[in-house]
Amino acid sequence: MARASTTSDPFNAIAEPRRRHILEFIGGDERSVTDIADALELGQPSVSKHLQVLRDVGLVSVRRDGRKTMYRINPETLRTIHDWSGMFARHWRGQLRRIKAHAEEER
Amino acid sequence: MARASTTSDPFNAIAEPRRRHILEFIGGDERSVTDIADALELGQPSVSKHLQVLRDVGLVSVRRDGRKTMYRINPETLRTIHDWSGMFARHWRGQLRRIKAHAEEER
DNA sequence: TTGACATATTCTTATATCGGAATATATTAA
DNA sequence: TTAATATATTCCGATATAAGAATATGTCAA
Repeated sequence: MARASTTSDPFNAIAEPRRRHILEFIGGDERSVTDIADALELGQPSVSKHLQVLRDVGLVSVRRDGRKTMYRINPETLRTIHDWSGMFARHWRGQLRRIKAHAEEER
Repeated sequence: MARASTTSDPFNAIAEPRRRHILEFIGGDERSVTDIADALELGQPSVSKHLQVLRDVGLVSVRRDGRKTMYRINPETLRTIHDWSGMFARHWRGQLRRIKAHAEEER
């Protein structure tokens, strides 16, 4: 059997380096397909397809603006990845410090 | 061209759900191949292969113990993923709160 | 309406992967 | 040494991708 479909979850979606670059480029802004293709020196069809994948897993949201299609990051979905990798945080920080930090965050 | 090799970086490695499950199961402990295969109900060869991928990208470290091969998580590598996804943190928390938290962490 | 611009989709080709079976390689115990 | 245990590796078939070219679709401007 082959690997799970790339469109099925955010972890698969960010496995592709160009898709991470696209997310990095978009950052906190709103960008069109052409903006991205120009900046990252990728073909337009390629960018469109990557954006479609990112959209399918909820990593970006879309807004039509005339002829342009503007993409924006959906932070909530990225947070799931951050949270997952954060589960291991206590193994790289001291346990005590972690608990303390958590307690402070609750306040 | 096909996607980049799965063994090339941690992002690719954790794209596979079973590999995430393996990491979750190992957690802060040290586990043998059989431990993992039994717990996650996977075939031994399958587990060995997944562990090899995780090892190639530095997500786990190995220690031979008699007939057993014990695996342990390498938190540093997981941290790179946490840090990457954390770059977008300021988009889901308020910018100010982020800066404040960061400043506090410096102390 | 027609032309130009912006994006999406389809098709093809080359590769990457996964799981499972079978087999090979260690390492300990008798 | 030989058997048993624990892992790793190889080979296979089925599927998933990714890029690029060509084409389709959508939208505005004249």
